[in-house]
Amino acid sequence: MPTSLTDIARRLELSPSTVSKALNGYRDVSSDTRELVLRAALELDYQPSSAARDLRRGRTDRIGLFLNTALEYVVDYLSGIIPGAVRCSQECGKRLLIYTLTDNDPGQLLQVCRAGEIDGVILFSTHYDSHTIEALLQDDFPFVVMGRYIPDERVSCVVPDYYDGTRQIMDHLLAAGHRRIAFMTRPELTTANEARLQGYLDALAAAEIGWDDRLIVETRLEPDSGVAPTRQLLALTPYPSAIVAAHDLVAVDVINTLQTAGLRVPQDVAVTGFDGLRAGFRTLPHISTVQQPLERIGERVVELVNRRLNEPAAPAVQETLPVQLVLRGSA
Amino acid sequence: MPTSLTDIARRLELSPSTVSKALNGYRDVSSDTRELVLRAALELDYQPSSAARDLRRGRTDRIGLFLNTALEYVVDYLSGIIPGAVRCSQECGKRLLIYTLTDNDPGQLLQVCRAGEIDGVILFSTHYDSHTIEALLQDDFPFVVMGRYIPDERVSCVVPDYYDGTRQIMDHLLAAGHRRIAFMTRPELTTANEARLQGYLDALAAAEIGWDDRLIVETRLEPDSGVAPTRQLLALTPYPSAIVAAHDLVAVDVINTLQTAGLRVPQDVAVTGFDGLRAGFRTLPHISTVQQPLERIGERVVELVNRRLNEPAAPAVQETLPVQLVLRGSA
DNA sequence: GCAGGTAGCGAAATCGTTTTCGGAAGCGCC
DNA sequence: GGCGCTTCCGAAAACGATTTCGCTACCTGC
Repeated sequence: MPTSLTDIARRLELSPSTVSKALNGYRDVSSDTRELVLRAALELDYQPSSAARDLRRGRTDRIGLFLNTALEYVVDYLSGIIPGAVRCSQECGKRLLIYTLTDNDPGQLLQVCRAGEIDGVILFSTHYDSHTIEALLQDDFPFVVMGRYIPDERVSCVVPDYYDGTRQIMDHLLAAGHRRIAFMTRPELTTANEARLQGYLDALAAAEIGWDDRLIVETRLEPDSGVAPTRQLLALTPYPSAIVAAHDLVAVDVINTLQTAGLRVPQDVAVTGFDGLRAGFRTLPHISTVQQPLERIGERVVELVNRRLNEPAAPAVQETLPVQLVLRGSA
Repeated sequence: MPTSLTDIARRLELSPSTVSKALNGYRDVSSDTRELVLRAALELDYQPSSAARDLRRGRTDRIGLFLNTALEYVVDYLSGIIPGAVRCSQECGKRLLIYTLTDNDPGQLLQVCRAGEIDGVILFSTHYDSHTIEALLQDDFPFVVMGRYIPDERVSCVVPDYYDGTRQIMDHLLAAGHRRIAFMTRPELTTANEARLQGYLDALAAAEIGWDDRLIVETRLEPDSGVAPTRQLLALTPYPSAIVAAHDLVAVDVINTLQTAGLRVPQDVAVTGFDGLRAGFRTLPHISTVQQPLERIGERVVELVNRRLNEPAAPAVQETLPVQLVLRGSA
């Protein structure tokens, strides 16, 4: 229905080849005809059929970003990532597409990749899906994992420095005199979680404080996930003077639960988050957190996919990006 | 690189046509060969080339969702919409893709549509872009506008009932005895804004309360956009006893500003939001708001695009979906 | 035995590009 | 005039699927 290359060719009494070459900047077409073709293309609002183009060229110049988690829980994080990722892909001449899976069916991802809808894929994963990763490796399909460290030298990933971030938080709290510091883990993010836990334990050890099992509690990835663990912590005597939450959204729950219980933040209990999302500004006090370089993560992840596209033999890289403690009031 | 139809054909010593027909459920292929083909396809992880398929069939079974706003400000809303939209498109046998524009360049949208990357498009627009809409109409390209009423009978749109929602809020506040009620508008959403403003004014008139110019203030679509207007309102004597914010994110700013100024919500000033986003749960008290049927909006918008795809002659429809006041504490 | 019907398969055209290759025309140069 | 070189263009083969049409067997019924 839309105008095609041959439409332009017929109109100008040229061959399709010449028209194509004129549009694609080949040198073997006179500047006169080139002029003519470009003008006609503009007049007819010509846009090359992406299907035909992709088919012939064997690539699409598109990169997919797949979420394997319900959008609701990662959307804040995602919105921090996207600007960098989109800008970078545009600079590389690619388009970034976001695919959403309903019931987290990894089969769909493989379908899309094998069908050649995209040239490369970014995995935004909270929970590990080794089967998908194995299949992508098998297919030799370019991909990069974002926000998760994958213990496999064949896969590229970009992660924030969970260990150092947690150390920064702990050092701050310890310097402020806190001794009973609770820690909320996020079990589904195994490697990240281990790094954070290690940071917690190491900091305690460095301060020569023994650790208390009851101060380490779990949260899940769902709304209000911080409420129950906080109550659990408040039931202890004495209750902790500081709570290190797994991430900012949990910290929101923690603060709300504390304040509802009549406690003051940070005077009675200090609270810290992780990630540096905008949600941290929605509470009073605002959330002291570890700021991830979100834009930079988005950039790097696209850069890595793009590099794999340009030089398929390039080795995988596993990057840890630095994070920074920002104090906003809650600790 | 991946296995193609002809690969399977060669392996089984069949013709590509037969293989294709076997895979697509044609009846003129024996059940034996069909069995054979299906098995081979499974073994080889065959997935039809989307480019070739799309080219030949003249459609893609993909629907695009374009944002014309920085993701950051709509991401909460978006995450409410997506589940319904994805589920519905899956039921229609389509895939939903989210396209992000960097510098809000509407040209990219037209490029994608004209290139045939997608069969239809959902416009998630805050600010009106008449040129794009006009071009889509010209091209006869299926599209639906979400969240904005477009005063043009040729374009389909799905919007929440802004007028009724505002009336519900106002009736609640008036019933609670409020007389000085401030109203924050959101100028970029013209038609929605008019409807809300009308709801505000009508409610005041119905209660026989004259309206005060100084109680109507503007907010923009950006972080902390509610802070300055709130300060402006607090400078009035007497200051309003209730503030009707343009949407939930603004309401967050309002509440934070009020509480920072030492005022209690809702005792000193009641606050209401609009939309029913999760952000409303992040403050204390939680935000009383007008809940939009987000999932339903996502569903309907996809249904409408899909209908246009199935019967191109179907007339455009402009739907207003009912909303509901939910009281969570801030008013 | 023969007309007519059905079942199963393949040949070939087609979608709209890109890209290789060859050819025609024009020119300069010895 | 013949040779080579450049400049510009078109013919044609892909890319990988879908779909139409026709062909061969075989069967059925009389």
